Amino acid sequence: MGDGDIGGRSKTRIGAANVDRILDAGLAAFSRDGLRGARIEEIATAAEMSKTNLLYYFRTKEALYAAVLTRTLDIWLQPLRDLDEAGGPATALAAYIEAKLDYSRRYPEASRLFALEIMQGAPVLSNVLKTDLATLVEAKIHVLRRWIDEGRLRPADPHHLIFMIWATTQHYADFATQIRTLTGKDLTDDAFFDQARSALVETILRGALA
Amino acid sequence: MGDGDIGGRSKTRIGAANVDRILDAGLAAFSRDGLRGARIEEIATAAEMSKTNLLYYFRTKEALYAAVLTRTLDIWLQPLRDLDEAGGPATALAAYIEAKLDYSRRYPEASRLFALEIMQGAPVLSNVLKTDLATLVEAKIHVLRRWIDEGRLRPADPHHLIFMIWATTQHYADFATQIRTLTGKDLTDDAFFDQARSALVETILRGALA
DNA sequence: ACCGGAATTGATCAAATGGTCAAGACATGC
DNA sequence: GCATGTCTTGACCATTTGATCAATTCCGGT
Repeated sequence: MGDGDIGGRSKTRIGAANVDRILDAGLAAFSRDGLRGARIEEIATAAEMSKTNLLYYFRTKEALYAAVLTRTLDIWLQPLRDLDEAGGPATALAAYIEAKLDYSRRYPEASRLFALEIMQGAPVLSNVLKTDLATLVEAKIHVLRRWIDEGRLRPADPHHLIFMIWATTQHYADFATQIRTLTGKDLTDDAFFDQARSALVETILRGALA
Repeated sequence: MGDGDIGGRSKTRIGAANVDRILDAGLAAFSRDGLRGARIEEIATAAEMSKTNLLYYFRTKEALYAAVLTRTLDIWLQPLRDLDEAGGPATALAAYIEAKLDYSRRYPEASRLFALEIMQGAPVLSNVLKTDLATLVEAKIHVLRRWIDEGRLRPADPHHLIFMIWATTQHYADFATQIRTLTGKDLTDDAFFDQARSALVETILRGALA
């Protein structure tokens, strides 16, 4: 049962390094093909080791998949955790949008992995969503509601504002292929990133602030 | 090579009916598991026929996948085609947002299928994106630019406005699991649909109109 | 009733795939 | 230098999966 620790084994440096390479390769593979579509041997090859050796560190494909998701979960939640009510709605929302867009630029594979997992019905993350994410979102919703009561945000269920920020920022990572086809650019282009950032921040702030 | 016609065979009513059932089952499977993850036998079972019989209508899994994508492509593009410049930006954008959100409600599987295809790098749709979609988007971008020049829309690359509408509306279909976890509802709930619709329309219009 | 093409099926196959196992290489502390 | 536990590998296995084929049934027109 419980495979709590990431990469069950790995007592040595070399072992830890291998686990890292496996998780990186696993992220690339799972974010491309999903859980069912990804192939263990491909991941092993990408991690420059034999399939048998990979299976020494992770006994099953599911265990590896769960480990990859677990490793990227914290970093995925971080921007929302950082949403700070101190500076008021304009500052906080702008910072949140920028942080999420920056996440899409820096970790596009992680973004796609989460998207795939959710689209498959979140078989692995279901519990975490119901606890950690739900709790966190509830807390932030509370802040947004207060801003609404204070007349600083337009009245509307704050859930939709959060969904809007998630959707728009993650779109640049998840649909990068489509965006590249239509604009010839992606977030790795600094000018394009700035363009997207200011378009999102300005539009959403104008739309959401009272 | 070219399997132009959907469901190669099917000269009779019974054949056409079978092809329909296969395409429906294929949409469900591919939108859940992607091209690699989906299993022919599952699709056949869902379509209430033997695997062999399914392969009589579609010779390979890829041919079936392409057929499913092709069938849903038109309906996916329709809202954008319908974007009408006649009534001015406010009317046109509001109608477009509503049409796209309605699409997410009525065809969530189709939305997820396209999302998966794009996230996998659009192996099948790549050409269609570069031609049909690119042409259509270019035409609509032209309209948006004129509105900007006329001072009716805020100045910004219209691409980001289109992406924002795509992202936010499709999010309700593609991430329905997450939304259900956090709100307990989805677009099949009429009140929730209306809530989402008005939140999106109002926020985006306020944000984008001059 | 019958004929020809469409539809359907069960048997079968080769390749791919997740996973096991036993044996050996390697590193490291004593 | 040796003992112990970590790491690595190649051979092997059972199952799954996409696909083929020959044979049979079904259906519609005449």
